[in-house]
Amino acid sequence: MELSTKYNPAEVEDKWYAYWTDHKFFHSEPNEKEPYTIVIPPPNVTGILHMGHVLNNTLNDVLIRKARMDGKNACWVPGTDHASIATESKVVAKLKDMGISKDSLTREEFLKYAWEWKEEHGGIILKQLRKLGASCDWDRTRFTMEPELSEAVINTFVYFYKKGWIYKGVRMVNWDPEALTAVSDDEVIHKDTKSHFYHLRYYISDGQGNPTDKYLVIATTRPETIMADAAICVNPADERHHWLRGKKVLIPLINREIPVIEDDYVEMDFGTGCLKVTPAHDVHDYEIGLRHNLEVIDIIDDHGRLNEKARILVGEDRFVARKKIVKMLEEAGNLEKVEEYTSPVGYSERTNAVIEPKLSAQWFLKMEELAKMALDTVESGRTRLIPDKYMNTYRHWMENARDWCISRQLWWGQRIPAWYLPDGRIVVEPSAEAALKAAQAIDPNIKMEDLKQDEDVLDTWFSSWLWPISVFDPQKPGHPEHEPNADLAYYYPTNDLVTGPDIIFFWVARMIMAGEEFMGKEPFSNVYFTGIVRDKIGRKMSKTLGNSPDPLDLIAKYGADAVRIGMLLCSSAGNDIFYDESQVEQGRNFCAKIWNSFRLVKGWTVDPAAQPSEAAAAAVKWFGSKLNQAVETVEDHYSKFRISDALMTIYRLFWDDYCSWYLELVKPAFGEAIDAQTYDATLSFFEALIKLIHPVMPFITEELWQQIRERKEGETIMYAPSPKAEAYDAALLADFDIAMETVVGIRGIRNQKGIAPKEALDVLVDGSFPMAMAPVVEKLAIVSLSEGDAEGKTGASLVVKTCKVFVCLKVNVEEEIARLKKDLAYQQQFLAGVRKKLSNENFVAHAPEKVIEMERKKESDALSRIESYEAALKALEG
RNA sequence: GAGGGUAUAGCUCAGUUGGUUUAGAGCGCUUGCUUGACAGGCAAGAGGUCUUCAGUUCAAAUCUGAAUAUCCUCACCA
Repeated sequence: MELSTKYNPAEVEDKWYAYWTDHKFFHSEPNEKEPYTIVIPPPNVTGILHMGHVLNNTLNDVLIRKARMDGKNACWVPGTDHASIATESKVVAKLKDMGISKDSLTREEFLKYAWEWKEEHGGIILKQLRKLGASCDWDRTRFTMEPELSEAVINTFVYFYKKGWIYKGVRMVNWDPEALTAVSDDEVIHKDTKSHFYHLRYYISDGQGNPTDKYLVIATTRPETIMADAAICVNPADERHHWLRGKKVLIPLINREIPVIEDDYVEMDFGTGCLKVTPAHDVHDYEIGLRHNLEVIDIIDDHGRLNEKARILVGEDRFVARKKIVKMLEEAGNLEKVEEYTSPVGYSERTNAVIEPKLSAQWFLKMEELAKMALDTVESGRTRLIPDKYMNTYRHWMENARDWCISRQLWWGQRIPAWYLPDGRIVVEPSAEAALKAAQAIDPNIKMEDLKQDEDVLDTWFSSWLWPISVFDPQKPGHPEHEPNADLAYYYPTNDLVTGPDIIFFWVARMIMAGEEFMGKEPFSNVYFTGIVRDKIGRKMSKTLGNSPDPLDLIAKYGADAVRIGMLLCSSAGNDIFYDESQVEQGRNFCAKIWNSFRLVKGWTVDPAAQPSEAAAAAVKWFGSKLNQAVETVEDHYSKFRISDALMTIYRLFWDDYCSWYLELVKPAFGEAIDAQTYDATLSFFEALIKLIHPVMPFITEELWQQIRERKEGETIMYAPSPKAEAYDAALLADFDIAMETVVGIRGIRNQKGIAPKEALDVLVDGSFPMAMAPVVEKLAIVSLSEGDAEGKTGASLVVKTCKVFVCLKVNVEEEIARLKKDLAYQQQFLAGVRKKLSNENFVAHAPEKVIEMERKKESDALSRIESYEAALKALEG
């Protein structure tokens, strides 16, 4: 088969991905081998691939491919998340385009549209992952809202309810008036927003509901909520306001009478020291209200408009009402002054609407016990966080975990399995039938139509926290006593989880909770936190900024392997990633390098009768050792999840050691053939190298692996065993380093001086130079020096820096003398430093033997260098 | 406001329980190369008082404290 001059990723990628899936290479079933399991962090079913996914899934794929080649039974379970809020808002938007409003539909009708939308647009991301080369077991693809997994969620709810950990509470929630749903605290973005501080006069009541001429002044940013005021609050220690004790004041415009109360919450030096208490519309006010038994008057409806309880401005949007009421207050003489003011305001993450604090009945899951368990899992080391700097954060969160609000005012999701009896009592059961039975146990006359199911659905995280269990055995969550099925028994606990640190609490901690509760075992041994992908200037990738490239475009332009490399190159664990396209370019260049090196080797003709040259024989011996050493290093990096270091080690091994040194050494002269022995070794090395790098660059390695030698149908590099680290000859590596240094020195001199003598090179060697390396130096140095000539330089000999090989070159004597003098001075200074250290009694007394030896070696090295330089100087001057 | 992370070359990062480094790598930069695989390449080179100050130690990029900068999480003030 002919190799094209240029590597064409697109051709190769489709071909091999199809080959892999056709042969079901990604598929795993329980067997006698050791399992290695990863569950995908399920992306939103409606999501499309972004750079964060690329990073995450590349890392996952590297780990899974590595494990597969290491002989483990590797299983990577893919799937998607129903993402209730995101999906529902997309469906609502789509319906709006079609001229349908959500309000006009029944729940069933809406869900029908939603499922249609899901079938049509869902799971695109899973197809995109294939382009990346993700080796997921597609037969195991799961969706958090498929019937079995939904059942698991419902069972879990029933389980915790019956355990007494789920309760219904009235809480202040963050209401999104656009999405018409409560959003969690975590989905609220606080942004400093310019607004006004309105100073309002509240006149003291004469007792009959008429204003006196005395008044107090409060400062508020939300004048439209004054109709919901339940009290005016001052700090009891604030003497300025003691005259108000026991007084009542009138709300402007509507003249409703409210009391003046005292509470420590009020800060004396903020605003006017008087606070209007609006329990229905502010979290703190609600708490004050609880303490003082204040009435809760809710004057804002779900859409953010004033309702009839406001008595005035009914039906107006809250922001319109604000403008209007300010005018009214001004006209009524209640507006004392207006200040410019910047304060943090909560916005909905999804719709960017200003969050309205609102009282609402919600379902909660108690966190206390679960958090305690989850903290222990990590503190005991059964689950390791990588990097471990996240331990502190994790502990802090677990120790301060607030109860989890698990209900969402949406339709897309698992509907809460709670049924209300006509008298308001609640039964919680996995099905309507079971609920009816339970209800009839309370009241035998209850019929199905008397029962009303809760309208809300469960938080999406309430299904994804079961993910590592439910993808294998959906019967298990909610049934701790259930005997795990074969899959769950074999694959659980999973090994590693790769995810972003932003969901450590939403998802990671909660999976640990569910794992401990239902399996009595942590769901994974290691959690590897990636960084957040940012652009070159450090901004988060976002659609609005338009600074996120489309990964598919990148793959089309550079190839999937290149994109994977580009992502990994800059990704040390836990640090944010500054993405720059030049890194992908580097990845592409690496592909080209691999490709071209293979073209070179494949292009050689082999002479079975020929014998290896001395240089080639030395090179083969050396690279064998070098390879083993590198494999050892790479294994070490992997074991510590230092993936980019592992990649870098292989990158340099391939590029510098194999291509720049090894291939140059074994390369036959133009027109000549290579001996069979060296050729075989060269191919074997190449094969080992591409196996090493395969987890990172799956496509090009499969292509070349197939071409190295004849392969049978159904063979794949994916299951070729990883190169194992064998013993290597450290002395040989050290000797070769000297040879390389020598060659570099020779090249350096040539380049620096701009000379390239025609004369053959004389290599004069003294006793300390490793003689076996002479052919190596000779071959490479001659190549380096065989070209060109310098003009008008006079020749003499000089010393190459560190080793004692004398090379005859033409150089400018004076320049060389100056350079040598400079080097000599530096070495003398260095020697003095080392000697000072060695003469320090304390150093000799305390430092480990190894360190002292090191210093002695430095001393003798410096000495011998000084000697060489002096000798060379003498020769040049003389 | 509370807690946490980070600070090393122009950029992105290593530096593995203080001595194995005269502080390394990749990219970028400069210079020279139409060198029979590769200009997506080859070769050479420049570039860092390890943010600052103080402390512990025979010894600090590494440990401690403070300052400064920056990022993240949580809470958010009428």
